[in-house]
Amino acid sequence: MARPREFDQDEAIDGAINVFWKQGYGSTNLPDLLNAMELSRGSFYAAFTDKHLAYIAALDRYENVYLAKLLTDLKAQDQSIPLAERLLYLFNQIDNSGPVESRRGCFICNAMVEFGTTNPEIAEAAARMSGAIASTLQEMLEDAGKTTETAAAQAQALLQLYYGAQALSKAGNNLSGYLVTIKAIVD
Amino acid sequence: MARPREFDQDEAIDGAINVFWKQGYGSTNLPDLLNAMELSRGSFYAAFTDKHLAYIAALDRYENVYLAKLLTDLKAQDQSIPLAERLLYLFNQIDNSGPVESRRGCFICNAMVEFGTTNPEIAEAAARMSGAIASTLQEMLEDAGKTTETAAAQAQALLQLYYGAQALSKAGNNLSGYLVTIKAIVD
DNA sequence: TGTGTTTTGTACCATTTGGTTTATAATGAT
DNA sequence: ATCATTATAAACCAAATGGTACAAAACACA
Repeated sequence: MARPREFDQDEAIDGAINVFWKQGYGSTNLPDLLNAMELSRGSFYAAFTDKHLAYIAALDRYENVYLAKLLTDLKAQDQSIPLAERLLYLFNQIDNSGPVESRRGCFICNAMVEFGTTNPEIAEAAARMSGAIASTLQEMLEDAGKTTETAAAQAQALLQLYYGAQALSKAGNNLSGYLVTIKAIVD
Repeated sequence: MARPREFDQDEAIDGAINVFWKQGYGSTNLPDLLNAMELSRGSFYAAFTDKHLAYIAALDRYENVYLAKLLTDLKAQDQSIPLAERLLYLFNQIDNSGPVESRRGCFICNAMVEFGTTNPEIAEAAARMSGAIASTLQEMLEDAGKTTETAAAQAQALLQLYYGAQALSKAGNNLSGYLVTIKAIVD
């Protein structure tokens, strides 16, 4: 009974994820965003209300699609692979190859640093996602025989190590040798 | 023979460091900046040319004053204190107390994440400062008997851990238990 | 006291910002 | 084919942005 939209909501949000990831929220202006989402202004505001809610939608989709897949894959690895090497899977998300100009860091870490605690909704989303990563790591460690307390502490340490590596990588540092540190933390 | 300036250059830059640290570069507008520097527009542009160069000046002063002092103090600790506890001094820079709204993270890490590699001058300054921290840690580790290679790798791991902890802390996470992880890495 | 020079504060400006309005086009149901 | 409804695209808007111009003020030196 009405004209159907020409764009796919999820594809548009994927576009938003990409620009926000690369440029951050504040440095992405509307033309940038519309271009990345392949949307006109009218369609954008009709579907997403405003820039801020588009960012929330991007965070949301990142959590439920991309992060969910990452954590599933992280956990679903063959148990015959040594623990430390399975944990390394997380750190392999860090893109140290390719030109430094194309590095965008970690979407969650970028959000944490850009917004801090200024926006409760964003801070909560970031905390929830950090918690999800930590929980997955903790489960893997517990499955490998660690106590709950030890696993929780080591998972937190690995998460910190991961975010720090992402930040350094984004700024152009070329990192390596994660495995040695992982082993030091979990052994 | 001419009117003397009413402000102190370093005090003004200190003000710039504070706002930029708390709000980031992009989220700090000129009124914010002038207010923090206690400068009028005229004085600001006469002394610092523009906002970008004011940020560079802030980075520069941070490196040569604040970071320099931190690294000096870090290294000058009583050698009778166990190594891991001396390394903990760095992590005690992370402000986990106080209201989450006032957390500003790490100035260097904030710059790395906000700018990535988009600005070579800033990326170089950040890399130089990260390198200075890592070098100091490495020296401490070498002085404790580690080989150059081991010390370098462990210093890098500690740096990553530190930046990640700062990012998490800034977003409101309450962290603890650094010492256990430090020991795991350096023992 | 007067003069030259620099700082300071304010008014001003062009551009860019996120966001709204409106006219047109496209569709499904009758 | 017509109509009701919705999507699209572009023109438009007010506010905020970083930056400049300029007049007034404050000093040092003669």
